[in-house]
Amino acid sequence: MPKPTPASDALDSVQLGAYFALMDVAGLLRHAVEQQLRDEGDLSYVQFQLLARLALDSPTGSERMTDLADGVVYSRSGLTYQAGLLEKAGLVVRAPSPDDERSVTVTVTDAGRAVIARVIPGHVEVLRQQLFAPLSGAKVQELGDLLAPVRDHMRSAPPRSAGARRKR
Amino acid sequence: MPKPTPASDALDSVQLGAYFALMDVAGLLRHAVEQQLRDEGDLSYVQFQLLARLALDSPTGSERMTDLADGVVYSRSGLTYQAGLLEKAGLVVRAPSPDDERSVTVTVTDAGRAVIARVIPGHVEVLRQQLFAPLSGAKVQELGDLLAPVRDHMRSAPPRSAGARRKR
DNA sequence: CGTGAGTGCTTCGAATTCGAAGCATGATGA
DNA sequence: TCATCATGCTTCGAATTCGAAGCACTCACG
Repeated sequence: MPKPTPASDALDSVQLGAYFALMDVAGLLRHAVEQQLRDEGDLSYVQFQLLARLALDSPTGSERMTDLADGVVYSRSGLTYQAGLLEKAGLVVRAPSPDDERSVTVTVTDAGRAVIARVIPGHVEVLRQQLFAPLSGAKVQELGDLLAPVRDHMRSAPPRSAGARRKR
Repeated sequence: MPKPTPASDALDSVQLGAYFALMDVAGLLRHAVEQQLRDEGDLSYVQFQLLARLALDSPTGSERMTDLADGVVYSRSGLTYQAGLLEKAGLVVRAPSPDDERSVTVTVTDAGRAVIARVIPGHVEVLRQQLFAPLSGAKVQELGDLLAPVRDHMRSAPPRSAGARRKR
């Protein structure tokens, strides 16, 4: 007689619950955030991520296209498109990298920083109401501690869609 | 001298960490899952969600379009499109609801159930490797417990994009 | 030097997504 | 009963997304 549940066949209900809760929360949160960004800053979520990364995370305000794409979990062609929009709007500037003629360096402009600054308060407000309201401070901490290792694990594991070009 | 951080202005680093970790993990996981579904069953993530909901969660194998859209966090027009594809592929059937002539009832076919059954093992495998590998059983439980209330909170709070039609 | 493989970005076409507007059916209340 | 509002879904056009293919540049090695 086989064991009740051969650990490699089905997920138990706890796992399923965590999986669906995770995906649902992320989906709902993204919708909420997207709407606020659209209303207050005419930005898509991706554009916000890009600007925020450049304006807040990067000391120089610049990054290579590829690094941006990887950081934001996004296809390269999609990034080209969005960077084009941001450039047309005057929020970033693109220039060929000095040291490597192939790569393009994207840099936030002052206008870009201004947009981020304008949008942030409302963004934070949405997060508070939607994500943090039902969680105590300690639970927020727990959540971060739980998910950070998962992210690191996933980023190191290959299954990235835009991964290394396949050897032929 | 002002307080270190006026609680209504910025998020602390713990909150930011949790927020970004959540969104990153969900994004990465979705990519991984999407690829597996495409490879093994020619399904998009949304199509999988729809089929799974009908085949596994619904006693009758049927649901109204609107309930499906709400359950899956999806626009109504998008659902119409995807339901059309699934119907063309023979995985679901659409029929006007008996009691309310306006609404359409979607029902999985045997072929639909077969596809789900075929895809599930690989799906589970991806989840194991990507999401659950770095988490102990207890932590999976914690994660679910943390996120379930958040989901409920968000689902009840209005900011759904396809929310109630605005009063004029 | 040259050639070939590897990397970085863009262009292209196809598929998906959304919201607004439209159409049809149901519910409400004067 | 009939007008009016509400609800359920679809159609439409515009915007976004992706992967494949292409172009340009860099690096390694003979």
